[in-house]
Amino acid sequence: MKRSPTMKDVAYAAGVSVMTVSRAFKQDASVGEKTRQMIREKADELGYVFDATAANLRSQRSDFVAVTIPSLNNANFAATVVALTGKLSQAGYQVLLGHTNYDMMREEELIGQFLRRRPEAIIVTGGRHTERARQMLKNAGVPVIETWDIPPEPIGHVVGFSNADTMQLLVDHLVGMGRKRIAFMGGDSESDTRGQDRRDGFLAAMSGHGLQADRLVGSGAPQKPMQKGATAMGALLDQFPDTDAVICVSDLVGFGALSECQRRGIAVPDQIAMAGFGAYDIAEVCVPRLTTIDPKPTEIGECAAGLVLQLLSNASTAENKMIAPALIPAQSTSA
Amino acid sequence: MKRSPTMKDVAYAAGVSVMTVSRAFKQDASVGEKTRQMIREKADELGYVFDATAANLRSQRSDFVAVTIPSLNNANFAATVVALTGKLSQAGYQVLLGHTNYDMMREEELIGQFLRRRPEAIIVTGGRHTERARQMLKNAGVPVIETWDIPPEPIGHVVGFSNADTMQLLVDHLVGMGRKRIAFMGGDSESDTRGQDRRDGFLAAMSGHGLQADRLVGSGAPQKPMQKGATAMGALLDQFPDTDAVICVSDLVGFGALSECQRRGIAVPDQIAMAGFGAYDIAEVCVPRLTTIDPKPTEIGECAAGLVLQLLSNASTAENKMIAPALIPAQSTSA
DNA sequence: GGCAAGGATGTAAACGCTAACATCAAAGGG
DNA sequence: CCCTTTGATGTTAGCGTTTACATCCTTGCC
Repeated sequence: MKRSPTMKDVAYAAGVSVMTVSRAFKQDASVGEKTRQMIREKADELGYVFDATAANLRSQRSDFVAVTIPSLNNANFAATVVALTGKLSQAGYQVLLGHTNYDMMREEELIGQFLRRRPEAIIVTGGRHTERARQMLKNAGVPVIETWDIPPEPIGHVVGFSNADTMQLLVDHLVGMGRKRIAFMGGDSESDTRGQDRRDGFLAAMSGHGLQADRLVGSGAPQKPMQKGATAMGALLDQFPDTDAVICVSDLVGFGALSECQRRGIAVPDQIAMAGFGAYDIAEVCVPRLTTIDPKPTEIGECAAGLVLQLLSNASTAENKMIAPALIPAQSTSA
Repeated sequence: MKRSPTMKDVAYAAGVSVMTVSRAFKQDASVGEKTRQMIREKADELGYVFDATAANLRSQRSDFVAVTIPSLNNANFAATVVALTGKLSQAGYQVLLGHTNYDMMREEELIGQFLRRRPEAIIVTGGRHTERARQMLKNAGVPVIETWDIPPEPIGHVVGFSNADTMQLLVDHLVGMGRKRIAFMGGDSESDTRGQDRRDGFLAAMSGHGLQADRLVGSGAPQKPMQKGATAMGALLDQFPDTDAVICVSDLVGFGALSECQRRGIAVPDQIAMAGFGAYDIAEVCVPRLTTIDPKPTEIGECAAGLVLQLLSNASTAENKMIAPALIPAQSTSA
């Protein structure tokens, strides 16, 4: 396998200096238009491929933005990443994406590996990290953005919302529909901190209405949420048969619960109202349609990308962005 | 913002040469255990972070493996990527992931950008690419693996299965259950080549059984498949009311179709049998459970990673891996 | 005790590119 | 007509690491 050609080879073939070749491959450089064309042609002939590694080393700019999310297979995180990638790649950055599988140790490891690539900014999901991870992020010397949460002690910038406060919307809605014996499903997994926050918010909102909030049922780790939701619904019905509403930690768990109701012949919403979280596609399609909260994942991604670009352009400071999730009421909680 | 410390700084602080520091950060290098400890300590004190860019340039090894998938938000591609990432990161490689949004032009662009990072292997999804993309992959000088398909003209190695042939399993199953007026939903989108292959396979399988296969209904581009499935089911029922079975291009489309049946009071499977593709979680949870095909996405990822590691270790050639998808029969096609 | 073998460390150069500065020709202004 | 300005190109050095080789000090063996 022959060594791939370098700028030197292109320069020789084009009869110019290496520097001119370098300029021919930049956007704004001052090169004669004719020369540039000619160099590009020669480069194509030789099969030259620009070496970003060498360029990065010399210019001390990697054009990388590191992003970590808990799970690849999640429509919400995916939407955030899609928005991020779109906006950042337009600005010439490349996203270095990694998934932690909801594991803070894996996140720490991933951040360590990413830092070796000298990213120009780091976007992480959530506000809870290992102590070492926090240190690494703090010392990274580049903008750090925590998303999807309002961390108690932000490391750098934040684009997110309070998962806890948002539950107020759902509880208010259900109480407004006359429901009182409301259960919460999920939020028991150590690894899903957003789920925990939602459960905490549920407890607070219930207490605000003077309602008892002891109908809590776990749905386990965030993997296979639909299956877990179905199982959990069984447990809930066995334990608290007179429940008249269920708020689920996510739409996926909610759909599992919904299908278990269907299997058992329990009418939703007549007998039990059901609500989810996340505005996943399934909430819009299932029967009955699922009341949910839209956390605006695309907006999170766009705002985070905007913040990064702002912080990387003018060194001036930039504002955190608060996201305002919206209630989407549907059949599953009506009447 | 102060410049981040380099090996030189660590070397000075530790009273050794840069080379010794370099060796202290490698696994197998010959450094005194005491010296290594000491250097590591000094490095931590200084907040030294290894610079992979410089290392890559000098050693001409990037430790990157580039991977492109059509969509981030797809449980099957995600599972493949998770398997890939797991196996490759254990071997010390970092995955450079990009999504094409089912757009071959975007794929071409992405491959071009990835190549600048000098990945040591490239794994793409599917066997259809733009001519320029094919050229880039061929000339990349590194292993290329096409997954999820059996390309008519493979560029390098292949880990996949025939989407067309796999449809035989579903058609045989439905015919075995006594269904004859079988429709196919989806496969009309230019951008979803696997969907097209599945529809072609459906036509071939039907013809093999001597059955008419004119009940075709499109479900459009692969975005929002559930919603599209619901709409398409409406169209199908209007156009071919006497249909007794539907094979959907994916479980997600299938679930949309299923929910539309539920809305319209059409009994599945009594009146119409329904089958999907992909073995998504939802197929296992919905009511009735959806008959589907398991394309073994994790196996695809593991085999692809295995192939990459094999090709990168000993320069010997390695075998393509054929995946054998499996039928998972369920209620939606029984009786 | 001498000498080979091997482990630990050091020195110099290079990976492929770009920042910074220098050079040169053509153009423009008084 | 000379001097400044501008645009196009070249020269040099260096980004932070590792390769390749050299050196030195042990260690073990006859």
